[in-house]
Amino acid sequence: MSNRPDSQEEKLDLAARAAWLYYIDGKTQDQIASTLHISRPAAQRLVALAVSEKLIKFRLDHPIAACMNLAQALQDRFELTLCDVVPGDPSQPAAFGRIALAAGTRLEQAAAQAVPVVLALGTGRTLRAAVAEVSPMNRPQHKIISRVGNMTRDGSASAYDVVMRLADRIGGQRYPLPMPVVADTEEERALLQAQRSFRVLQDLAAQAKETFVGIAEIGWNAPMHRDGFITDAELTDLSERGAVGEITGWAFDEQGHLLDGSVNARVVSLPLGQPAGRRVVAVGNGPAKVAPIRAALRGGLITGLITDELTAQAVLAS
Amino acid sequence: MSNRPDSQEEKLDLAARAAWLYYIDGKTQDQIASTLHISRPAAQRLVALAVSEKLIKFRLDHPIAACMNLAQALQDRFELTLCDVVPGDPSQPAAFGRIALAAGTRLEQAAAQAVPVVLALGTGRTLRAAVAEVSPMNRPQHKIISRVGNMTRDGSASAYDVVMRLADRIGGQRYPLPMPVVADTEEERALLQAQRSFRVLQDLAAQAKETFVGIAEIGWNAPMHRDGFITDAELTDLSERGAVGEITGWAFDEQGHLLDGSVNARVVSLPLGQPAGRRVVAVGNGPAKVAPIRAALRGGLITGLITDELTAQAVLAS
DNA sequence: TCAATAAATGAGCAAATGCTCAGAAAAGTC
DNA sequence: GACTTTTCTGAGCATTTGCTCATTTATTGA
Repeated sequence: MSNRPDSQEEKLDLAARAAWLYYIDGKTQDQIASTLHISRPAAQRLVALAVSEKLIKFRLDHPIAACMNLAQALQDRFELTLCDVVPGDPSQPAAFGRIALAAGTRLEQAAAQAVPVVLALGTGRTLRAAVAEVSPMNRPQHKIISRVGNMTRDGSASAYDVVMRLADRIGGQRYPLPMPVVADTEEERALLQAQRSFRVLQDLAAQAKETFVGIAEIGWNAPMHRDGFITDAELTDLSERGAVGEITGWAFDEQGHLLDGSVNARVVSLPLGQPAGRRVVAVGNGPAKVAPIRAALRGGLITGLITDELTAQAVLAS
Repeated sequence: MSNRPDSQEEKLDLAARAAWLYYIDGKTQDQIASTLHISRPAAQRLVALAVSEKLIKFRLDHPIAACMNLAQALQDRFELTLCDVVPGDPSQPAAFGRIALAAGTRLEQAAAQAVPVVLALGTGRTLRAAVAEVSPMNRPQHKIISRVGNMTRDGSASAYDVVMRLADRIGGQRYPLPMPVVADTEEERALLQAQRSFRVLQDLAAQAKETFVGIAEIGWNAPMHRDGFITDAELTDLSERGAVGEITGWAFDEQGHLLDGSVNARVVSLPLGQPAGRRVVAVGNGPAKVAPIRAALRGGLITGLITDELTAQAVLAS
């Protein structure tokens, strides 16, 4: 058979045939080889060629598909080690329940291990809901620590502390941080951080392979402000200095850089920086979280993200 | 994690994720298993589920795709052992060259074998073109036989005899049938068929695993008539008896049943019926061939078909 | 025409995949 | 609540697949 000029085209024809037989007809490469009167490796090469030349396309007919694409895009762009994107329900834009379920699943997986692990947690409404999704189990070997204080300055406890709730479910050892989120003065912070209970947490945090934190915006009625951790004046100051979001109390700007001074100088929480191999997963969704998430990703403050489709889209559309 | 009512949906979600990771992201099932925190067999089942539930679709972006579908439909519907459908070029409806190439490829494959084979051939323009596509080779062990005479009643030889041409190319032993296609009388046929050369062909034909034949319509200016194998009167008679097509001279009706009597009583060609395991491949395309091909398929006169896209479509649209 | 280079080929092997089967968990039944 | 039936699960194995490498086969340039 003479085929000088269009040998390339003939090859693609054959590749298309092979791919059809393989993917659509479900034949094995051996069968294809004998059908097309070629060797088995040749059939394998043709199928591979059809895939690499995009002659054969894979299409996933499922809402998950878009989410998977977004998750991968986020993972690639920001070098994340974990990224879950849950489908955004058009009828209920804030897919709060699904986010919580996804985060709960990850928490559960982390807790399911037999070897003792240290789980570090932030606070917040989303994390609390996530913890509620974790199936009860018995893992007394685990340690559950809080990266952030759970008290307002007036001494009342935050309703969103999650350490105790998670420990209730999985039976681990409890290490809450019974301190205010923000101290009144830098001296008070130094005093608090010098306490034994804080030092213990600091040591444990160094062993934590996984951290789950909420992420929030900085603004009027944002969690930090609404829950009384910062005053109106402090909020104004943060905003003027360019703060767009906070994680466990640490405020950061658009580029994901932690602010020097201001409230950050008095935040009692454990430091944010993660040594290599530690994973910090932020959980959150909604229009208000877009800017904070984008900033945290930019600055490398987090290495994992659990969010919903709409939020993921908005974060990527920068 | 509680999931009583929508466990089915969750499973499909997971299957979709697994399929995405497998087909779109190119991960192995092992990687998927660890990503989704399930066992490797579970990942395999999920991928299989996504395929069987049609969550993941394979689409072949190539003209060949439609042809493969048609070929499979024909093969399924008529229990063919071979079916090639070549792309129909819209700008040149009668894809004669491609048909010839496809048939030539099959001929070449049949001839490429080292073990001696007997190849039985019909006649016709299409087959002649197919033979022209066969690469020269040296296979003196093969026997190439004609199933049909190559002479008109006035003694001139048909221009479309293909045995000699194929033998020229592949170097096989030649067994033409130097007789008229249709004898003048039944007695003459008996006489011709009693000759040694005919008996030899008959014996060889019984060994032929593969037969390639043309297929034609019955009508004014159809090959049988145009080339002078049958008279105007015989043509009229065949038409009146419901003949719609012929293979190696044997006329058959719409249902693919060979006509009793009429010209068939004087056809000298080797009988058409194939013992099991013998393959009779018809080669042909074009609007005129649609009815004959459909009939031959219905009646099981052929077990293989090489045609083009448009013809295949028309044949199936019955 | 011949050698030099590049491309294609198939054998053989390691990895990945599909599948069977026995046991475990879940669901239904009394 | 105990039992039966059904479904689910993962270990182990046979098949299939991807890939490397030595060899053959085209192609090019002198």
